Formats: sequence, C-alpha cells, structure tokens
Amino acid sequence: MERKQLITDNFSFLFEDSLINELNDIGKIKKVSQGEYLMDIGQEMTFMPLLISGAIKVFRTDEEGDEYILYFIEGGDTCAMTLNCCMRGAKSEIKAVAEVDTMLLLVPISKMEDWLHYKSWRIFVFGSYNNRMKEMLEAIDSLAFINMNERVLKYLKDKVVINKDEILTITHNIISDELNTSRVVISRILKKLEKDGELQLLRNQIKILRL
Amino acid sequence: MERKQLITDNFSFLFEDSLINELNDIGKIKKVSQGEYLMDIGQEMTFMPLLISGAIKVFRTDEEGDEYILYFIEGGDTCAMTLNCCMRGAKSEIKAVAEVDTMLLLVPISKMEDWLHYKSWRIFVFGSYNNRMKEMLEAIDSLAFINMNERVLKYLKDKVVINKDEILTITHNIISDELNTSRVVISRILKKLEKDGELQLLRNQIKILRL
DNA sequence: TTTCCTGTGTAACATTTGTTACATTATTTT
DNA sequence: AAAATAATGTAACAAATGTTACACAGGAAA
Repeated sequence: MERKQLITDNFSFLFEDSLINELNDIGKIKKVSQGEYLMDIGQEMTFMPLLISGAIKVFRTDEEGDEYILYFIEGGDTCAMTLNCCMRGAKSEIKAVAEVDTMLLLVPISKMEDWLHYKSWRIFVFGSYNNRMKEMLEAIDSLAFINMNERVLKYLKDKVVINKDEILTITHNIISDELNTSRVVISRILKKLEKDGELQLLRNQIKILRL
Repeated sequence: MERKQLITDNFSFLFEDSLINELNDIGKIKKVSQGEYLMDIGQEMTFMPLLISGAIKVFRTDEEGDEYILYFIEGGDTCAMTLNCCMRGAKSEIKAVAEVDTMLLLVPISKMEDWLHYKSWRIFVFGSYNNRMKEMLEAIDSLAFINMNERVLKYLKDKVVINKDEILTITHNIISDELNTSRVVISRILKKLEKDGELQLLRNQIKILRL
C-alpha cells in the first residue's frame, strides 16, 4: 500500500501507531502543484493540512490585493497546521500557495480536538501553533526593525533553504509582490546586493553566494 | 471567601464548576501595578497568566532595546494565555507590561495540558491561541500595509478602548518608543491629526475626538 | 523667584522608499 | 525574421520617514 507507506514514513517519528492508523483511515492525500492555491481566499477551512512533502508559503493579503509573505511551512518543519481562525476579519485574509510541488494529508478539522487524547497529537498541535507564532514574530521583526535591504536578503536566504538550491528561479516582480513593494525598488536593492557580493543576478534567476 | 468569589465571578461563564474549583485550588493571584513588568525578558515561563482585571500590553523587543507593541490583552477578551514558546530565539524577545493596574490568576504551565479533558478548557486554550494569532496579524497589517499616520491613530484608538477613557495620559516620547520611531515624527503626525480634527493635544494628554 | 527638567513645536536637512518614464535585452509568438 | 512580450537597468523625481538642532512653555525643585 503506497499510501499507508507514505503516511508511515512521514509521520511515524511523530505519532504513535494507533494514531498513524487513524490518519490512514481518515486522511485524504492531496497533491498541489507549484503556484497552486492551497485554499481559496475567504474559504472556510474544513480540514487541516499536514505536510507530507514540498513547501507552502503563507501570505497576509488585504482587500486591495496587496500581499505580504508571512512564512513558509516546510518539510523540515515536517508538517503543520494552518490557522483555522483569522479568516473572519473583514479587511485582511490569509493566502496559502504551494512554493514547490507539494503533497498534503488532509484531516477534518473536528479531528483536531478528537485526537487530543493522544499525547503525540497534543505535542504536535501545540508545537505547530508555537512554530507559527515564532514565524509570525519573525515577520514582525523584519517589518519593524530592519530595512528593505536586509529584508530582501533574508527573504532570498529563506527561499534558498526552502528550495534547497542556492540558485533561485524568480523574477524581481514576484519578489516585489511578495514583500509588498515595487519592482524598481527590488531591482535597485538587488543591484546593490550584487555589488556587495551577496548574490549574482541572472535573467529569471538569482544565485545566492553567501548563506 | 473573596478569592473564590473573584475566580467564580470572572471565569464561571467560561469554565465548568469543577474546573473553577481546580483553578481556585491551584491558581495564585498576582497583582501588577501599572507599568510593572509581568515577566522579565528572557525569563522562562513557568506559569500561565489568566487575566482577572486590568490590561496587559505585549511588546516584541530586539537585542538593541528597540521595541514594538504587538497587542493588548484586555478584560473584554476576559483572559488569555501568553506565549510560552517564542522566548527562545536569540535575537528577539517578548515583553509584557501592565497597561493599568492588573490582577492575574497564575496557573502552572503543566496544567495547560492536564486540563485538556475539560471541554471548556480546550475551547479556552484554542480560543486564546487564535486571538493571539489574530492580533499578531493585525500588527503585521499595520506594519506592512498602512502608513505612520494611520498607525499612530490606530494605536491611540486601541489605547482608548483599553483604558476606557478618551483622554489618554501619555507623552509623545512613549508613543514613539512603543511604535519604534522617533519623538519628532510622532509630534509631527499628532499635529497633523489635530489639524484634521481627530484629536486634541494637551500637555501629557491626548484627547481622542473621533472613534 | 530662580533654576532645572520634561514635554512639545518646528525648521532644516538626510535617508529611505516609492513612482514614473524610458531604454535595453532576452525570450516567445507570429 | 519580425513583432510582441517579459525581465531588467537606470535616471529623475516625489513622498514618507528619520535626524539634528534649537526654541519655548509648564511644572517641579531648589
């Protein structure tokens, strides 16, 4: 059973056998291609996605279509829970997009509470919440305490880790969208970072030289 | 029993009787005066504070002493859990200060997990997490999407709600610290907001005219 | 009263970030 | 190949935010 094997391989170090079995019985596997939305904006969450492979990027968006990247959910993190709250507010929403081709295990929201009698599940759920918190605080650090230069560099370095490749295939335009600024600003900063020897610019690609 | 009464009055609409009794047996009441630190920076959290009365403001701080206000924990919210994570990171920390005279019920961290068999506790814990998330997202909105003018105004209006008084006793200097900018910038913006009829400036005080 | 300290107002200037406009180059489409 | 499109480079300027410097007013302390 390839499916059971996948679940076992990815979650056995986190969950006890009986919970793995429940995951196998109940969870649905979903594949999301790079760039695809994990969920539509404003949509009520009826499932929790556990990450099997790949990576998800999570944005904050406002009603005017502006967006700002919050964090990545990655394989190293192994798996995580998206916020099933927060999408109520009138003005802003959350957007989750596959950064690379990604495989998820979808579990109905109700199970989150049902499974709290498993110790490993409690650890997982609270650990996930805490990780999300930590990453949101990092996003706030970036915005409140550091300038654009450093912000761009941090963003690129994070991407390198997620993509496991020091050559990023990305355009200046995408960067400016994800950091909620303008393309010209990004081009200017990238040029400066190139002069400083931090990276090398190519068409559609950026090679990070220092990590 | 004044103590039991306090706990009952403030938490009976949240928790079942048996849990109220446990809170009464185990929790410790702590009073914090305005301006006092709820916890020292870098200190490991060994307790969860549940808010009985008053309000707490929570800051993100960096290693250079810069700070940025994240949110208030208030009475309307009734009570809440501080993040028992996040204070590990090398660079930034969390700071919690009493905005007004405040009374808390302190509960050992271990109880958070022990009490998950109470449905009302599960609702409370996850509700608190979700509220914290929502407020962090609002902080991110402020930083990523809106300008200083609006940020200052939002900050002041939030304070009015927390202090239940449209006259704020506060200096320009404190505002600039809490928003991580400079006093001159704040004075300039406040003057403009006064011209726009949003508020009235007095020495050590600001009267908010529109809510 | 005089002195000192704190809070506020404001000008002048610096820096950072954002905008507009346009040129150039690589890639894709026709 | 020619034309259209997408990505990048760059100058010139605009707006927002930050900094320095200093004046002045109100209240506290001497």
